[in-house]
Amino acid sequence: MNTGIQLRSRGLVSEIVERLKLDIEAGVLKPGDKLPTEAAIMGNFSVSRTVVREALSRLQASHLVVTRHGIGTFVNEPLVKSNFTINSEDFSTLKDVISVLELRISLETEAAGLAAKRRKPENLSAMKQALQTFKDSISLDSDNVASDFDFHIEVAHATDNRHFADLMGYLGTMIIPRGRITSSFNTVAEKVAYLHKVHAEHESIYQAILNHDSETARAAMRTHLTNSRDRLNANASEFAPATLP
Amino acid sequence: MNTGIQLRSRGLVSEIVERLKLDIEAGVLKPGDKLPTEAAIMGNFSVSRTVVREALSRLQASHLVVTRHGIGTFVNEPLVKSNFTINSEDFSTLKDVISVLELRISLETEAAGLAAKRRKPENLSAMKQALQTFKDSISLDSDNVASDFDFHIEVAHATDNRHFADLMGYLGTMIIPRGRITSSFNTVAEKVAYLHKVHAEHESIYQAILNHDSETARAAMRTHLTNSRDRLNANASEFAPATLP
DNA sequence: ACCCATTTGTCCGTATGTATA
DNA sequence: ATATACATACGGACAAATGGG
Repeated sequence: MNTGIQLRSRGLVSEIVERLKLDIEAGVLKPGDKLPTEAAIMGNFSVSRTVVREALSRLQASHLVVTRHGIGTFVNEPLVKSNFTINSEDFSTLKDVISVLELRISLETEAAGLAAKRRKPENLSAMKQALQTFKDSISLDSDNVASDFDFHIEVAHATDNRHFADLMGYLGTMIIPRGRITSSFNTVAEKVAYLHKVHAEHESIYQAILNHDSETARAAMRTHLTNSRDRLNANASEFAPATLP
Repeated sequence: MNTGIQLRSRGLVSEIVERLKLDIEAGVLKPGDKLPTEAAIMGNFSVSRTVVREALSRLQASHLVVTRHGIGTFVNEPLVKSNFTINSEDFSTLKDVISVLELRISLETEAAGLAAKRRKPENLSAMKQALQTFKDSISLDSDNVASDFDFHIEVAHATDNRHFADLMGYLGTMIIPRGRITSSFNTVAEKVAYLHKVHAEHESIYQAILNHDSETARAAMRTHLTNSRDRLNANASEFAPATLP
């Protein structure tokens, strides 16, 4: 019999995880402090050992605590990350995906603008190549996500600033494996039409870069990615993770 | 009663985790494949449900598998754990510093635009605070680089998109330790005048964000950072790499 | 060196709820 | 609507590590 009050979160485990997490973040439990024993937590929350152990197990997975056999569980030092990382768990909700897309909008509009100023012949041919591969992939119904991203990568390369290409490359490893977001089409014709639209948008970005027209390139890229975002939002219904606002 | 032979690993859970891990790495179980049901694993290894679930739980934690309620557990794509990094050697030449500055221009103009749309009262007060600290640092001749960057970080926070703040934070760790670029002034008066100009630029960014004026905020941020870049270029002759405070 | 209490680690069996096909 | 398979939770038992007396 559990007299505990259910928090918003589903499940006793999540509840305990959240409370402990709060205590740690609020500083009630500081790094090095010992958490209550499993038995004590069992008592405090009126739950079974299984629940407590599962909760501690999750806190361990997120490196918030360490457990020493026979001694107890202790709060870890908050680990500082010395690099920019987006972890995969932060990719589960629509909001997460849009967050990354916003970052891309930021990066890529500027990249397109710089590319228009600095593109060299080899950049243009690489972009042209990616464009062609994408176009072919439409009729062949082969993988279009990769060649889509290739085009964007080539634009980043054309900035002549390695950081743009590096960051885009990193974001690509996050985005490509998923990518089955665009697979929510009612009909094949609908999908083909969409891909042609994407191709047309790529073409206008390419043209602006070709013409050394920085402002137009910027605008075209922004339009392209904003359209992606809108499409994501439109398909929000079919994208149902466990979120409740 | 468990007739299973103990592998060298201690515990049934570790044993099962290791065997499944081997199967996945050896390609016996390929990405997308369905693992045996929990009941089947119980039978295969002659263990209880608890053990099986604990094992699967660990495999999930290391992102090797994903389990879908009511369906089964499936092997995940091997996720490549890369990340975005700028190494310190890439900070030696003027071109390198400008490359990073270009990345900041890209990030921060968009961040300012988003901040103008989404800023909350607490963002405004945090920005105001940073502004004040920077202003004070001018007359006190104390560290102005930190509070300068603080302001930019607060703008990133106000986007309500953690990736902007994260990336800026990372760039900050790259930039702050160096940063003695502003030390190439002929006179103190010249330096003070420059810092006042920076402060004024910050103020106009703040005003635009306060007024929910996205476009102006963008423009103001771009002007601010472009000025920094121009200043860098102007001082190119005096630029000495790897200088310390 | 030894024992012992404490605390975590491992394992089992069972019951009930929920998502999917 | 039923069967399957996973999700969650409980309680009990014993093993293993640690630290104090």
